[in-house]
Amino acid sequence: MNIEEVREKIAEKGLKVTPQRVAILEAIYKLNNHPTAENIADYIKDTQPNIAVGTIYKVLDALVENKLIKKVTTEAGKMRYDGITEHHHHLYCIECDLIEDYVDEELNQILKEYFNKKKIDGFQIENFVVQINGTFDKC
Amino acid sequence: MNIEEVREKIAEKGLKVTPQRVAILEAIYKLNNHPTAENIADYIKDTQPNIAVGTIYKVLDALVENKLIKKVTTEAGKMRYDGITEHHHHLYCIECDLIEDYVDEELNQILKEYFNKKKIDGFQIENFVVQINGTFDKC
DNA sequence: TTATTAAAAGAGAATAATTCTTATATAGTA
DNA sequence: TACTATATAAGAATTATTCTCTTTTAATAA
Repeated sequence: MNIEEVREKIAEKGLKVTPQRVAILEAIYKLNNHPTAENIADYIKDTQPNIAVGTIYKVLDALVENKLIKKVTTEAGKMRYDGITEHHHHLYCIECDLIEDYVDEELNQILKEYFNKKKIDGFQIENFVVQINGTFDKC
Repeated sequence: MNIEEVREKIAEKGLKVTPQRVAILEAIYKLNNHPTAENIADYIKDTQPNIAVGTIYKVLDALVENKLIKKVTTEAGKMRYDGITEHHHHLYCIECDLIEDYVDEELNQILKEYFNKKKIDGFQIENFVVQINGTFDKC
């Protein structure tokens, strides 16, 4: 994913392509580790030394709104962001703050089938994510 | 679930049974709607008019630590709490802040089987929760 | 290329949720 | 009943995030 592709993704959504937006979206792709707003600020501080924190939050909101990224909730109380837009799940480490992506089409299928069969009364499912908690061997 | 049972649940964990802890845990059971710390404060304000907010947070931490309740993460940025300790999942409303429990043993089984078969390299699963996003008809 | 303008960014104060610190109070126990 | 570890109250402090207002800029059209 090069800069031109990042610019295009932003433009495709009808958003103005600003250096701040490009830097933030690129940071999320490059970091690839569900960064917080602060992680992103650190990562881009060389190319965007004057960016305001409010801008970071506003850009993140705009990217989420336009489905270029997703929010990842945590028990630690800070929001994290995910640049993978395909349907996937998350491995949460109980020991540390690591969150890894878990992409498996079989799991998606199993759940899709289950929810197709088992209608939930009074509730229309939009999507679902499995939060898988445990420990990484490396942690 | 009466007060005596609530007291016992707390005592069983080796925690001191204080009026604040009893009131908070009872509030979570009674509200039964994944309340925030603030919701709990409102609910108990008649019986515990002088409780400090710090106490509410410390009690909640102690209850989570002792597995009497669970944290429920949300995109809204405030933590919510769940008094159901059996394995279950959550329906999140996209339109409002409603979160309902989704208890279904079949789903637990399907996922347990899937994860038994499909080992995840370098990761030991402790538990998993499905976050089901969508809209309630009533919303 | 330049002018126009709506949208975006900067600055920093404000807010909201949560945590921390310290003094006081109390539940459980001897 | 007294003792002590633990819990609570009070309120300041911290942290993440949002808001307000001013300035700047990307996209567009003349």
